[in-house]
Amino acid sequence: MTTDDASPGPLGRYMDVLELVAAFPGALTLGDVSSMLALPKTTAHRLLKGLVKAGLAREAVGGRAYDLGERLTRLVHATVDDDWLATLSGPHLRQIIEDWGETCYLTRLAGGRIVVAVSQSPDVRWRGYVQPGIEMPVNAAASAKAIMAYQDDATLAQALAQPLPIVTANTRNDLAWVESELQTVRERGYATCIGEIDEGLAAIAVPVTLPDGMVLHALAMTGPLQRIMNERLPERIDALVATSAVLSKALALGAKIRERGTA
Amino acid sequence: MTTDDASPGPLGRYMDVLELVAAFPGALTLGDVSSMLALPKTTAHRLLKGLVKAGLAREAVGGRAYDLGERLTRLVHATVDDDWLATLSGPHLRQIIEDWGETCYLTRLAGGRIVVAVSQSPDVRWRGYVQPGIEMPVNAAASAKAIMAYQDDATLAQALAQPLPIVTANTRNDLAWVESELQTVRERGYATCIGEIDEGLAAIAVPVTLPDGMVLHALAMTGPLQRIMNERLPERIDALVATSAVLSKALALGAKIRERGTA
DNA sequence: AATGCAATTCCGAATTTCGGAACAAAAATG
DNA sequence: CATTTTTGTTCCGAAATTCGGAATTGCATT
Repeated sequence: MTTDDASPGPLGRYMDVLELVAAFPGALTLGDVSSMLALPKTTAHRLLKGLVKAGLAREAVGGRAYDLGERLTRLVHATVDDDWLATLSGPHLRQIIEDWGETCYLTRLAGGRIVVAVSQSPDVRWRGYVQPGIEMPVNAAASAKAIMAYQDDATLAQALAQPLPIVTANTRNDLAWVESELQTVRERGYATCIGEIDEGLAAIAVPVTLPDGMVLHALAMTGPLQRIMNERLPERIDALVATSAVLSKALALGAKIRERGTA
Repeated sequence: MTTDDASPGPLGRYMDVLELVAAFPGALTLGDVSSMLALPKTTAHRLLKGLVKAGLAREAVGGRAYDLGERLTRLVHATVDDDWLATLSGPHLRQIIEDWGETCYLTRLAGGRIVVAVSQSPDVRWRGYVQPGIEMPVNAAASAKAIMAYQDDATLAQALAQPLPIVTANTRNDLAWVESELQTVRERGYATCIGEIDEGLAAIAVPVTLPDGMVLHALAMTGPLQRIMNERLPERIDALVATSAVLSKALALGAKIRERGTA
């Protein structure tokens, strides 16, 4: 039994400091950390230096402040967000934004979870921005449904074995419902998320079927419910499907080139 | 003397493990770590769990392996968002939880209404969790009273002009009573909510007085009535007051740094 | 120079980590 | 299905580290 041990653990305070550095990159001094976290200057100093030595933070150019370390970005890069994927799909995503003015993103199956790989938003300040790297719940997100609908039983079972979160009043997490939802996706070719993650926000997604028939990615568009699900929905779906087909070839090629490179 | 101190620092071994996890995401077991780094199983176990607790790693879906945690990617992609309020107050709220084991949250005055800005719960049982963004009724919530007690007449009049909801048998919405309640807050320095929002649930709250004397935030603790209002109430208040003082400085500082940030 | 503020070093007390050994839980095997 | 083997977890005393107050150094500004 996993105890309800809520203790922050040995890294807790390091993480607090790191969060702070991430929140004010390049502008946070030792004194600031000390004040904000109510730590003695000595302690703040030690924690900060520890982070620097670990490569998670580094001293900013001016010298009197800190920002995130090289190692941190490298670690993330190593797995989640393959650069070439972003490079490849970026132009296509941007085209959709150009045409439709909505946030859109590409998700991918990684280790039994669905994570956002590339994301583009029409306006930088729009709060519906989808952060690359975050995980999408299998029972709610359109992009997750679009991928999961085309997995074999083993993969699906594994994904559904984890606890499925309830996020809004519209979220469902009973297996029967999820299965039927996936069946619907298979029948009509696209997935939806209607206020199941954010009240008032909707998303639509189509699978990206690779040339060999596998589905490892989904292409999604999100925005306010009324706007996304209006009478132009069929057009939107068509646009996503068309782009998905292009991406399919591009991704397959990219993977092949990449393999050849590292071999 | 650019101390080329090559000592790995306190985080060194944690980082070694993290690198390994990043190299084989979703496929690295405890035993692997132990073997590869030549660490005793016990030590590998402790390090791994420490990373998990810090959110840098997590157990993979299958359960018998580890991969990178979401917090990592979130840190890297932390745009200059406005969740610096959460970043700043998070550790302090968590400290209260650690000490008292009750849900606590920070509310804020926004457009004449009181809304929940940051919320932390002792564990992930969803009951008792306070959703950020929801509004707190001025005539019932402790956190709302704590803020409203220190507003000028115009702001107060505006807030009391809206319809004041009756939610439980204990809710009062006559203006005279609300005024007297606010007077009480001013006299003793804290506000209460005794079953006025949920039958059997109570909350206590103190204002966060910014260095310039303004009150825009309140710090609150909530839980079962019997537990919150028991003989240790004075201690709880003291804890909230102390944290409130710290938050006051931290919030002011945060605003200042943010200004200087991208300049 | 002189002053004020931020960053750093020093160091004893206190807490934590450390890892061997025992224990529990799964897989693998017969 | 019983047994063995492997893998993950808990316990606990010894050892090492962190902790943070006080004093010191470094760096701007006047």
